[in-house]
Amino acid sequence: MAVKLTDRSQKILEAIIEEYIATAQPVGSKALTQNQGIKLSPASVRNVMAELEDLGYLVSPHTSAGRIPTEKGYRFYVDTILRVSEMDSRQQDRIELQYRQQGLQMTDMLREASRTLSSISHYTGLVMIPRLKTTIFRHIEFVKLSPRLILAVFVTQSGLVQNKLVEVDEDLSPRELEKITNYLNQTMTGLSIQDVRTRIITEMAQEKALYDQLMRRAFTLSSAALVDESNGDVIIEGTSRFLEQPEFSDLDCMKRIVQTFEQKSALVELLDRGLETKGVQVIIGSETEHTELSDCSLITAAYSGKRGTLGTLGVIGPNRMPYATIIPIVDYTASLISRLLDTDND
Amino acid sequence: MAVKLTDRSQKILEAIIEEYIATAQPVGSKALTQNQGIKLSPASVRNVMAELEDLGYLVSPHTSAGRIPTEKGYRFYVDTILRVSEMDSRQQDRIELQYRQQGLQMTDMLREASRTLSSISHYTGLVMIPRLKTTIFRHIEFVKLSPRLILAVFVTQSGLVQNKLVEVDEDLSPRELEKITNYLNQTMTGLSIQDVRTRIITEMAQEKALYDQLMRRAFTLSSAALVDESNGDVIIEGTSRFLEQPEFSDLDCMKRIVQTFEQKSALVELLDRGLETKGVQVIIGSETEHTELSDCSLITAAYSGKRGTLGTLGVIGPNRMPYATIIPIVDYTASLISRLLDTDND
DNA sequence: CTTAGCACTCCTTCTCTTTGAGTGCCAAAG
DNA sequence: CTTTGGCACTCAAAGAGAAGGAGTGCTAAG
Repeated sequence: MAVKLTDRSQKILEAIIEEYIATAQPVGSKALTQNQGIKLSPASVRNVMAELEDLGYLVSPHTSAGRIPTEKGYRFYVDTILRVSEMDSRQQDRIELQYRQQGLQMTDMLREASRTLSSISHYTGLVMIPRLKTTIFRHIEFVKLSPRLILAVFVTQSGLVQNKLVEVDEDLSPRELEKITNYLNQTMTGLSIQDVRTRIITEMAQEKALYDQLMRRAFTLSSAALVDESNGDVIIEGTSRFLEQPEFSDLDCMKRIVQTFEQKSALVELLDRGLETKGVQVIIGSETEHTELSDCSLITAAYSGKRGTLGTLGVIGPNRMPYATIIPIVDYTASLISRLLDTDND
Repeated sequence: MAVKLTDRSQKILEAIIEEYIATAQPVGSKALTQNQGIKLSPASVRNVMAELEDLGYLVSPHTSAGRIPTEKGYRFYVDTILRVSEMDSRQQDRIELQYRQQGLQMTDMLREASRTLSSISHYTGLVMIPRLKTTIFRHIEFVKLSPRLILAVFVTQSGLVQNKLVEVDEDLSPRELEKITNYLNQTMTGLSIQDVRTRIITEMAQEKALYDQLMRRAFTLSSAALVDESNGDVIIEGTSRFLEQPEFSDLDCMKRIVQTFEQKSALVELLDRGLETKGVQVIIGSETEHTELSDCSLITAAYSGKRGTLGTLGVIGPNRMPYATIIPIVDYTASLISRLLDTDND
């Protein structure tokens, strides 16, 4: 896919896309010439537009309407034309203030992030909660609720708290529990959950553990407590923003999208994609590979804690999104969250 | 508002409402006579309908349309005409099975309840999470995360787990923390959070506490941990169901409703109303006293744990809801949840 | 290469008409 | 006194043109 567009063609494509983003109406040649820095006649613009249509960057809904960008058009715009600016520093401060006032709980902060993303972008905010396995073990505590029922409370380095009820076969004395707790906290702190789990498995395989009943129990209990059944959860805020978009005025289409949101699995999959990428990622339309979301675009970025990536966050909206303003918002939010997770809870 | 409707009028009102619930179309006299057990001519039915309109139970959108029920009509229908049946026992079993397979965590169960309510009613499910203060203290645990930061984990009798980060002024040793934990668990178990809090206040007022530093710290810590900032949270499942209702095909109206859902406060208020009521409560249209919800009805019921009411759950949909089928669903779900909360976690 | 001109397309909007469901009322029948 | 058939009336919804207009592609001249 060669990039062989003349400067002028790019300018015009840019203008069309930006006009369409602003108005949601097909853009005609006349509108373009009147608007801005394009000093050409409508006829010349038409020639270029026809060319851009041949190349697949534009389509016209019908002969007597203007042109609208295709996915390929958006993609080219995002990849090649768009120069993202930094965010206004006053706005940065305003956002940061939002979080500073908040409490310290990580999930609350992530929820706030999703809400803020939605409210300043005017689209729908998404935040993926960190997967257990990618986080760092910090502390575990067992609370005996009844002879057979133990509550495991597990805290990650970044401050995520996870509760888990574990049913056990044998009645454990408070003393035993305490020993187990101490042992685990001493040996496992600082490891990633991934590592903790492999370690548990290897240690259990060694004979020594098999003979030490207490150890065996410790491992059984902790491995039960650390099973990551969350499977990725997403905080979605501002679903109602979707109802504001003219492209989703079709109720049926709208319904499918909202249902997809409710199931979350598609969103988890999409946010997962951004986990290993650095910087902001843009997924446009059918790139989502979910038919229900084929008219939606996502702008995502990964956020990280002390050690490595924790999750991703972003904004979802129609293809026709003001990428130029939202990309910096997502970018800034991700780095802000990372910073806050880094400094908190030492 | 005297109930002076003849038997025949009631029958006709019932038929109209049920027809309207089924079709979402204004009901005409002809449709009624053809349909069911009404053996009258259209003309007679018209007379009765005019009478019902005078009484305020029906309105017609315009002269040449049929009639639709007013809120007063629904109210009368629900209060006087409707005889709710028990739920099909096979369906009961099917529902119960859903929960049995689930894990033990209370919030998971409540989420499942909301989801199930939505999927079997085909409307939107609501479940209010228990307020802390109405629940019974069972166990508290403190985990020291850093010198100044303590994680309080707090378990209620019904199995609700609450985490709270508390910042403290003074560095507490693990030994002190343990003492505090033991003290609190011994003295407070079995009391309601409400009682625990008043107790803390009175004890702190007594001199003895003032001189015992440890005690003072225990009280400070626990009172910080037990502050109920949750302010009532609602689990909403199946928002997309609203998009299926023809009465909300107006996007603007739809948007307002979804926004109201997102804010949750209105729903909390409405669910709160059902806290002290026994059995199923029906709130119709403007009875919600929220203009955005003036075309919505709620069917709610309280659920309870070992000791007293914990919260409410229910279904929200358009006024035109099949009350006859949903009321038993809500009723059964509430009692099922109560039963499960009673037997679990002893 | 650019641009003015022009014929052509076809969506959108408006008005006007038609259609039909449903009503209210009256007078006759039960 | 209640019930019913008949009938004129109302009014939303649906359809059919007709007019308007935005936008295009093409051609030929600058």
